Amino acid sequence: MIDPKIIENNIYVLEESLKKRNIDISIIESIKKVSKDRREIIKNRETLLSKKNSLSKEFGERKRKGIDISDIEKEIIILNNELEKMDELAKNIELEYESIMLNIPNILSEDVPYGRSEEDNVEVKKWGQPRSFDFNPLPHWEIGKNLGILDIEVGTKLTGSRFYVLMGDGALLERALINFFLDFYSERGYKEVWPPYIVNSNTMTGTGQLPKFKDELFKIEGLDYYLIPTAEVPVTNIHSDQILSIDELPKYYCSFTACFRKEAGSYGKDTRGIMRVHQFSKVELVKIVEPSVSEEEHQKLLNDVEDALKKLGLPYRVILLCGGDTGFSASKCYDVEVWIPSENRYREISSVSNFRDFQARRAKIRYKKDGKNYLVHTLNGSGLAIGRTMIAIMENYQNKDGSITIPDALVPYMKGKKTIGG
RNA sequence: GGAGAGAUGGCCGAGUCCGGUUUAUGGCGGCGGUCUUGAAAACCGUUGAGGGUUAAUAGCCCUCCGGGGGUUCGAAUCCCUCUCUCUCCGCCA
Repeated sequence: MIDPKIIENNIYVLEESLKKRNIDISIIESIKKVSKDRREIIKNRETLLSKKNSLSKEFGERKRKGIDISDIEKEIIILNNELEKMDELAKNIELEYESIMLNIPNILSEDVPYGRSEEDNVEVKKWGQPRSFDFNPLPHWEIGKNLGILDIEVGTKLTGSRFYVLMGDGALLERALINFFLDFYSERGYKEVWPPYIVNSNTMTGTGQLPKFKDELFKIEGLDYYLIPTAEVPVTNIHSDQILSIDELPKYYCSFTACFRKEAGSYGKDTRGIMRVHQFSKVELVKIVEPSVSEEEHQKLLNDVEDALKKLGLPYRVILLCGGDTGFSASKCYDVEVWIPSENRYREISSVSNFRDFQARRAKIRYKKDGKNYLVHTLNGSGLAIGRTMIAIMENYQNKDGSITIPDALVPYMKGKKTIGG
């Protein structure tokens, strides 16, 4: 949620940010009106409540002393009638206000570039040289099938489209990557967390998935429970409704979970292979920091993710997302893209975002400094999506004979195996 | 799944039977001070959150005793309901 004060004092900041996101700014007028009406109603209602409190008090005192109360009784009845109407008004405006506020995207950082779509994103960094093959490189689904480590047909049989099964060394590679990343980041000061994969709607609202993106979530039938689309949701919300002490900050977390996404609206996209699936593994990094250092922490977070990719020897580039492509909750977002030989281009493998106080305000995560409470800043980044890392390894490290070379950093995690197949 | 008990401010914990000087007792912890070369101890003071008004982190006002609803002039206290926690039994990895 954005700071309500922006609507009162700096509405042009919101207007500019919405323009940058290519969102229709005609909603600004209704936002202003509802916000103003709401304050007016609150003011009036509190005046009535205050009157009622003093009358009730006098009522009690008179009764105790045996003084006549009939006039005061009449007054209270009239007041209560007014209040009943006012309560109704207040309730309605509060609902309207809330639904508007929960659907306003975050204010974009000043340095987010203007632009409509992913074409307008800005490349900020490139690392590694895409390998040139002396044979025709295969896509990962063919490599995986040939080696008997990836079975998409069985996944589809067990569940439906966009599900898959890993077998043998494929399953081992998945496990190796999870352990490699968790070790890598916990050595850098991120505390390992194992959270629930199912959370309630309050938790989903805290990080911004609800109410706006309910169509992208799997909901448990008959319950207020949802499958998490990323570990960001449970891990960030560990501190919801808390006031942390200043010396608890910053907090760094790393967490492996399965992630579940409906991928509604992506029909026809990435239909082959396991690039886009309904269930995938991911190690997520979450930071909770003081506002003054969040930009610096964002860069460090990006740097940590890059280092993991470097360690695996996978060529990548970093792009800064333009306004039109930056997610709802993010103020600023870098995507890290890894080289995919079969597509002859870079594909997203991590998203590293600074949410500033947007999630903190929704989830009520605060810290105390000099006796006063402030909202924290939250950040997160994938470190990394396991399925897509596996694709990148299979394709970039494939050999002419159909085998896959295991990157050195992973060999200890693969029971010492240096190749799969071959 | 069955039976019972409970949920109060950072923590512990009174108040609930019998509704109204409770602006929620008290202790611990935190902060400030006195004393001390310094510290501890002791003593004194202070110490919840959110919102409205405001230049204001000053005052004043409103709301909050697990969530929601009800009774009442008035609810932490009475009634209904939901959620969660604990104890015992059953079942189970």
